[in-house]
Amino acid sequence: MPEGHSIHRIARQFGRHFVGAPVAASSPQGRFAEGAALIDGRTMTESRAVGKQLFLEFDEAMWLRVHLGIYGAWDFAGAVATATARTVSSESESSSSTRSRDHPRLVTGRMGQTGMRGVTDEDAPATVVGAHEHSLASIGAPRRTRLRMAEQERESAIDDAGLEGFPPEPIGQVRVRLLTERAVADLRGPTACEVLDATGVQRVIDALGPDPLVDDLEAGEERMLQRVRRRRVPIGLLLMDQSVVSGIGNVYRAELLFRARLDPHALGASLPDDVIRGLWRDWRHLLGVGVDTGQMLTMDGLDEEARRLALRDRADRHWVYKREGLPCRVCGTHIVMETAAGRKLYYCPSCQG
DNA sequence: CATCGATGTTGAG
DNA sequence: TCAACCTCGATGG
Repeated sequence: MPEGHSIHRIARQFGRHFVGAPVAASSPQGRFAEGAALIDGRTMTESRAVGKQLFLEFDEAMWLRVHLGIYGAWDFAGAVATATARTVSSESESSSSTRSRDHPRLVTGRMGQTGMRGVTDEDAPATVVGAHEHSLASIGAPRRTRLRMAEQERESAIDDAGLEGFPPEPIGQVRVRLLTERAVADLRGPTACEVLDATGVQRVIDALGPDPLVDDLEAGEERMLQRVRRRRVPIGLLLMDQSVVSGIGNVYRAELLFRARLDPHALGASLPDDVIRGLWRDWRHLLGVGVDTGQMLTMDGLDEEARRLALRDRADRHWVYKREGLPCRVCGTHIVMETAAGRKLYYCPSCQG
């Protein structure tokens, strides 16, 4: 259930802990045995995210393309820093700890899938557990059952424990395991997982709309503008169309439209250029915050009290997403949910009328 | 224990 | 338009 921000964070994890290292690749589940054999033993040379697509390059221009789809997730373990990054600037009130960001720790963490549980993936601070245990630092959606935070930090335990008990046994259906001496990444439930050459990668990227963290901001804005302005398709659908703009999913779609006070049914062709440009810029902003914090923080701008109350329950932390029947935070009108192209679309019929 | 649904995408009809 | 893909936590009995 990852949207663009999660994939960029995953790409960063690979960049930090796998790129430059020889990787043992396997498919514990067996369903990707052939592809894993192609990768096995090669050194990872690059890690990139474009929209919701992840591209990992190995020696000799061999690329692994992964799309997590709706179920997919990466679990990291070993000497993997859990940290939040500082690539994108924002005033985000990151709840993630920055204390763990500089030094790799013995942890496990999940990136990608999310659940409605109280604890969300990416924002859980990493903690260090004993030699034979691992703590979870998730990004995406950690499995509650596997989330066992240490009661207290034990810095020294890292060195003492080393990587004893590493690597952990694969749990559940692991399509691909990428293993270095110090870190391991398990992929489960992807909608796409394939080995491509550089041409194949370019073909995929060419079909994608601009990504604010990949494309030049001005050029990306123009590209999105061109792809929206002539379409007689509701903007609510265009924002989800990865060939129009990359990385937006169902949550960001609903929230971006509310933040713009825009009717999801308005046709792309009916929108003033400024409105379309505004959507691109707000997406850039939200994506940056999301990558920085690992959370989909879409309610900046709320006054402090309202924000505190809203953020208390993590299941109800948005303007409109999943708030069907609840009063609009701005005008009190009941939030509406309707199905569009098989996905649930939430909006305020008054604010976004 | 069975069933549902989820921050996605593809492809059949 | 809708099922299929694929995984697993939440939900309900």
